[in-house]
Amino acid sequence: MTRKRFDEMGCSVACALNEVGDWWSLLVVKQAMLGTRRFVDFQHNLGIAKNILCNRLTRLVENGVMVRVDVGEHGKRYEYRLTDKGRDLFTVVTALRQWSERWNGEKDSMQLVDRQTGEPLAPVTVQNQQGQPLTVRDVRFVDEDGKPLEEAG
Amino acid sequence: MTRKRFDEMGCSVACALNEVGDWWSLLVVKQAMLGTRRFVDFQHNLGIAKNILCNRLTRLVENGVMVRVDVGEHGKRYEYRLTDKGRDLFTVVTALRQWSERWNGEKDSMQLVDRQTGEPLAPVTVQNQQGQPLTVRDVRFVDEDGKPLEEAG
DNA sequence: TTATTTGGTTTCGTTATGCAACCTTTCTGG
DNA sequence: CCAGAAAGGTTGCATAACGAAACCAAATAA
Repeated sequence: MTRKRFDEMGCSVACALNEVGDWWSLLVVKQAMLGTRRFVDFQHNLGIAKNILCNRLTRLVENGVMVRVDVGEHGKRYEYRLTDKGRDLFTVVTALRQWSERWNGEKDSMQLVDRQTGEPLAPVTVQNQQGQPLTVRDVRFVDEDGKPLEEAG
Repeated sequence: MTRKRFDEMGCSVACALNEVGDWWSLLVVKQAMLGTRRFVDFQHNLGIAKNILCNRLTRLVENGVMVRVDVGEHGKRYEYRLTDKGRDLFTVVTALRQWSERWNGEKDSMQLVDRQTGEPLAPVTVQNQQGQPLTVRDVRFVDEDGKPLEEAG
């Protein structure tokens, strides 16, 4: 009995979770955003078992989130770097971080600031075309024809 | 050997993943945002096994993401509803959905639109205080004293 | 030459997941 | 009243994923 495949559910969220929805993948991506590139550094910074890390990196590379670069120097042979697709997860990781800080308190000594101004970031929000923030109650779920979905069938 | 605990890593992202980082939790939350409230509806809409669903709902309630409400009518006895904390995951779910659509194409026939205007939502972005979008390269990671973190130790 | 670092793979025990069967309480139809 | 049926679970079992530690191969450093 293999794990349920999420990429065949006809749901974008499910499809995303199929790629980065396990316990470790987003943490590896987050660590890569902090600048980590080498296998051993991921291992030490995250405290992850080597076989699991190996598996995750391989899957992230397969899914186009990271690339494995051969750097033939000093016995460091490979680097794992984020692709554009991987860097684009910045929004997701930041939203997750802020959510956790709002509801569970700051667990990090680390802060993110605008490199230009040094100011902390604004909270990530869903916005309409005019830039006004929207909650889940301010949106409607419609099908391709614009008809509202009958909810919770 | 129990699963690695993420809430003791001193990382907000890890802490968030500890609550909603497994394969199913965010899908349950997303489904709740679509209006699903009853056990059987989650089961049918998600195609999840009953014991897993039971486990996930219990954990989501324990973590304050959902509440179990006793509605004593028609043999439907309970409803599972999002709390404010759960609704606040809208940003995360939407960012994840948009990321998947950008990089894997539309897997959903469903669209989200502004309830007021009927227009599709803007892409979720990380922004600075002035509302300008920032990529991961536009930010710096600093400790509590504002000193830049030496990356990838 | 020996030791060390890097990046793995293997082994093995534990945990999680998926499916099906069963259980209990509350309706509903006759 | 009695036989179903639905809601919301629980249990058992088989398979898959995970975690820790041991082992391994290539390259480098001492």
